Amino acid sequence: MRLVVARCAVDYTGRLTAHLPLAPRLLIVKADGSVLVHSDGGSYKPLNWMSPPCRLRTTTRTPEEAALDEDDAWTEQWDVAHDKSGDHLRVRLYKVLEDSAHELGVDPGLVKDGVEAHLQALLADNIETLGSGFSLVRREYGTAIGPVDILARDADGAAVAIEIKRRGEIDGVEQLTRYLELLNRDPLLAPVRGIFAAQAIKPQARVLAADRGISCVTLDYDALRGIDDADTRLF
Amino acid sequence: MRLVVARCAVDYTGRLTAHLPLAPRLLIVKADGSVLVHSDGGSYKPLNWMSPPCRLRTTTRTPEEAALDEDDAWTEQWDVAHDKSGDHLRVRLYKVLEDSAHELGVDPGLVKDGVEAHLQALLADNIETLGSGFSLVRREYGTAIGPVDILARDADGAAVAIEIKRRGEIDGVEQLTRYLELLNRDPLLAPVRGIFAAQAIKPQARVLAADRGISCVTLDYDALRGIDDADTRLF
DNA sequence: ATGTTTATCTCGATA
DNA sequence: TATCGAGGTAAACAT
Repeated sequence: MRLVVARCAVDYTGRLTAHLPLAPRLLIVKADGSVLVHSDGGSYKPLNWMSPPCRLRTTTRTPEEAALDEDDAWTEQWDVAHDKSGDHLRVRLYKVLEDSAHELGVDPGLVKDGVEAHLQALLADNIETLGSGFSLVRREYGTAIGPVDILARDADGAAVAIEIKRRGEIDGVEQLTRYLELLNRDPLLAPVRGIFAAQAIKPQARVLAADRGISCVTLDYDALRGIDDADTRLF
Repeated sequence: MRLVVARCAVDYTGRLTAHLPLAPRLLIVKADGSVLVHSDGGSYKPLNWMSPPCRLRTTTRTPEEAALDEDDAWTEQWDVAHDKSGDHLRVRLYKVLEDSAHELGVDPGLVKDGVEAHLQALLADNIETLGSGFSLVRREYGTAIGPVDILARDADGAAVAIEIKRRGEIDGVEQLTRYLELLNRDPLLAPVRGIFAAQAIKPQARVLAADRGISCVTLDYDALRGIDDADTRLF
């Protein structure tokens, strides 16, 4: 990993064209050749970047050579090309404030907990939170267009398809609608009703769900985990 | 901006919990207090981070103090807390390989070109590229569930709703379908047909569009811009 | 390799 | 301030 702090100007051409005027910034060149251009603010997104796989070609000029080019006195130029897409990033360095390099090796990686997969597992384990008498048929119930998160049966034995999202938005309702359409063609299952379950559901998604006859349920991750932990402790 | 390269371990609790085991990484502290943890690969997104607004509290131990804590001999600990959400990031530094700081100032910002809004403007200006006799009714034609990109009329005076995407995917077809359903309830407009226009349209989106009776048109950004420039030059 | 879905999404526009 | 839609979405996961 090479770290450069420098006054620089950046041009990107690819799916769009973008330009960063001359200013001091942090430039990171990673081991795979990818490049990040960061300012001293904003959030984790770089101002500009090139993703791997890509090739970095460096052109250098002496200060004397640069001085001859009065209008554009850069001393170093990086041309980073993405092999497949043809995207191109050009960084021109004007004044280098720092330039260092380190060998970091491959990272052992991140351990995560609390994402949608966990929500699904928790809800499957505690399916009766959706209504008394609910029973799990199976998680990831396959259909021709992909698996439904959970298929269950309610107290009356009627099939219920459940779509789980961390954030309930309109797309999720559309997705569940497509699943329901397919599932209801199966005479062994029909009629199948839908439940849209999420930690938070946007108003537009609620309206669309209501229009499609789909119920909405708000999930409380911590409460579900609490129930689950309590269950586990019983054994 | 402070740059630290160090062997470190990271823990995050917030919308999820995550842990990074001990390994050498790049740590960036920006002027607004935000923190990024980067590995030497897998670009763009940090392994872990804290977005502003947040507060950074640093605890340091002398090497002697650290040595006394045999199991966990960190010399410096960062506690980064997000004020609103209660998210918390803890970084423990074990061996610092580099530690530098720079004043970069506020970035002048990115100049972009070629996004969807531009495509929409270009197509509105050159609506006849969709068919001879086409005329623009208006851009961003409002409906109860949001504005349609373009409403036009064809040579026969029939209404046409146009959805524009940079990349034509299944979501865009769903969106246009919803608009068409609503627009066709308006007796002053009905029947309204749909055109799905994008720089590239995925096969699945094409299939769905065909199934819904929606035409697909591939847009050539450079050609449209060429036409537009030519038009402009005529005046 | 390709398609699909998620995301501590980020970011900007808008009501 | 909240909400909504787009993104050079990126990245993970399944096919």
